[in-house]
Amino acid sequence: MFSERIKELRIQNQMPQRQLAAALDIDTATYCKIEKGERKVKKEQISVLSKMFNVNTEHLLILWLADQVSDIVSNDKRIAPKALLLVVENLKQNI
Amino acid sequence: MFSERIKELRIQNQMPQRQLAAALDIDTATYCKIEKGERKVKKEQISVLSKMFNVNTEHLLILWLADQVSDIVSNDKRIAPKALLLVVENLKQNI
DNA sequence: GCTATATTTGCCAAATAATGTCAAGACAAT
DNA sequence: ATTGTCTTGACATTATTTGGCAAATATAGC
Repeated sequence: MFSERIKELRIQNQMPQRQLAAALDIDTATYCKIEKGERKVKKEQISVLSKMFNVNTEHLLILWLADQVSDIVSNDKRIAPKALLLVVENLKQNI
Repeated sequence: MFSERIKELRIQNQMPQRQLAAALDIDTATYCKIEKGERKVKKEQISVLSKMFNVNTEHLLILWLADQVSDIVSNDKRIAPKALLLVVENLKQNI
């Protein structure tokens, strides 16, 4: 989700990975892995990327969160929806 | 969620923490922390607990998953629902 | 009160996971 | 073939998690 999206955005903007790696202050190898989903960006780095691509930070943050959640539930696809809806319900309460 | 539930179950069954700690092969202090939500049980241990309490493993697993997910989204309550529903949608596709 | 048992807490060491870099390889495009 | 870009794997470093121990605090039962 997140990784596919930032790759998409990077291509659209015709930027080399090197440029984004520099913006994030990491090695190009690391950035490459981020784009492949083998590494996660830190939350703080999301806003940097959104600036580089000139998109809404929230948009990327949602994808980022979704990835984290997917990682957790991916081994329990069958019951995952129940757990997720449970969390959604809980969020409604605790606001 | 998970922690409250197993405490509930333990009280209902009138078991001391010591007994469950033994079943899980961990220190009572550690078990105490699990019940307080300061530690997570391993996935494998969930089935042990469900046997001890004589409840459906799936029931506990759902609560356990929900906890993991909550941990991740708790700092982004406002946008969390969007991320969670996105994951649910994705799960529907990939089966 | 006193004793025994149960639960909780803080701190430490070991285990595990996450992160980043380097060096080398693959892949285009020219 | 050379240049620039992207990818991969091994490795070191760092952060996080985990469990145990010991001490502290509760909770009963007498």
